[in-house]
Amino acid sequence: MYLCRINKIVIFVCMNSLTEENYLKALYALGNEKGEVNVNDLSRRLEIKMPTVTSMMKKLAAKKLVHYESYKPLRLTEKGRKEAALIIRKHRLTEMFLVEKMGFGWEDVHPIAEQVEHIQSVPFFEKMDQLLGYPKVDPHGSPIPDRNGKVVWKEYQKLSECKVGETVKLSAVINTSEDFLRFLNSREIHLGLKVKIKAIESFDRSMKVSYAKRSDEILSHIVSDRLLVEKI
Amino acid sequence: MYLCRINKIVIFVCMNSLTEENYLKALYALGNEKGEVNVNDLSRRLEIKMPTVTSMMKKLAAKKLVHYESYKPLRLTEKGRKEAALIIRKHRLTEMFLVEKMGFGWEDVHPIAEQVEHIQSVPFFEKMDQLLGYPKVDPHGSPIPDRNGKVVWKEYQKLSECKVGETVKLSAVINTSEDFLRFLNSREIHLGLKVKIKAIESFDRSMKVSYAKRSDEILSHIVSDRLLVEKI
DNA sequence: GTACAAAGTTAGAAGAGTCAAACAAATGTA
DNA sequence: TACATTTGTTTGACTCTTCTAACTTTGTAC
Ligand SMILES: [Mn+2]
Ligand SMILES: [Mn+2]
Ligand SMILES: [Mn+2]
Ligand SMILES: [Mn+2]
Repeated sequence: MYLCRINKIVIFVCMNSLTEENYLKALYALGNEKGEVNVNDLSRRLEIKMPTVTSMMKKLAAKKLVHYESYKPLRLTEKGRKEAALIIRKHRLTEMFLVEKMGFGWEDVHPIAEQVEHIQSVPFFEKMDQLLGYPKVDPHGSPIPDRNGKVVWKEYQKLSECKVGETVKLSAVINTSEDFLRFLNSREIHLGLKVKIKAIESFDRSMKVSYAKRSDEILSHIVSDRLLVEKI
Repeated sequence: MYLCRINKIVIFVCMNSLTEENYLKALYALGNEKGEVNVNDLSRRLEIKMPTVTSMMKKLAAKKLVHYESYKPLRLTEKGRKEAALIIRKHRLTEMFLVEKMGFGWEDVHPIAEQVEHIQSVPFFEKMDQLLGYPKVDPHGSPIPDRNGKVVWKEYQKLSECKVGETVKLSAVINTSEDFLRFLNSREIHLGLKVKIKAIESFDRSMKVSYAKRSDEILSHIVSDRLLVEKI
């Protein structure tokens, strides 16, 4: 909470700290991943011990960002959800900027965006957005929340759930670990790719697919289950 | 101080905190501006009270970044000077990137760079440097330290010290306050501009100059004393 | 329905960074 | 040289974020 003087008008501005921002973001992400979020989940995700998480939840509750009741699951308030979404907006715009305008690979941008997302500057991110042509998704296919924190999730399907004979477009990846993305790079798999499913091995659910100049590539179920596609 | 594991090799990495980085940078800048730096100078520059500065100096001395003796002027060690220069390198590369690649005005970039300079990512700043074509100076004409923290100051002269009849090239601004830069914008004065000195009023040392499509512009001594030029 | 394990909270402590109050050294002036 | 002012340090306190240890609640297995 600090004083901000603009032309003799004094307003109280309450910026969340970098630490608070990371809790909000984790809370938001876990909520999307598994519905109910417990102190324990958050503790494991942030690699911060449970007592610390409990005390931060009380603090965020005092700031009306979290609904907190002892021994109950954690829930973001509307305000908390919006603030989290706006940080994620900055994260994803940054990742897009790093890939599209600076030439980074999609496997390298996350750790940088994890830091840049905390920069406090409206024009900085507005400019990124504008230079990128107001993108709807980040380099991994995740939606970029709008200026009001609204998110539109397109209805994707897992590649693993598609049937033999279908041709689909790769639209997003579920797992964004550096290792997985490097694996996809090694197979020349990238977003927008058109993939034809030629066969499914019922024994291990591995898929024979063809795309671009590659025919008869084998993708394990582990892989096809992490790829989101659209019918075309 | 934290552990960094790279392929089973464990190394101790000691990153300076954002706070420590800001002290180092201020120490470096004040040293260039006025030679000897006292606790008081640093305290005023950072808007942090003297006792806090004293204790931080002891901490930085323990990290071998500052030579500290009670009641003596503060001096950066070679290590401290290098670390400071590398932060300033990141600051100035960022300002250049914001102006050249993102379309910001030179008057708007400082507060953003003040935050971005603390990002920990070698490839991020390497990429900026590369995309900018390895610039030697920032948007205000200040030199960008090299990867080793070496700085080359070109020999500039104040416009206020030039003589009637000379034609010079504007190469840097001493004061980089938003107000001053906006003033220069309003007169269409920017780096690289060729300026001819047509007359100097001995009474108030104001200068009559001409440049671009403007002839007989009057620049007060306050202004001409803040502009650095090269003979051409 | 008790007993145990897992999850969650409370209490107490620590380091980082900050401050105000009080004290001490250095410096400038009469 | 003596006094006043400025500069610098010490001390103790406070907030923020984190931890460990000890305790409590909840849910599950028998
Ligand atoms: Mn990411
Ligand atoms: Mn982050
Ligand atoms: Mn600057
Ligand atoms: Mn800074």
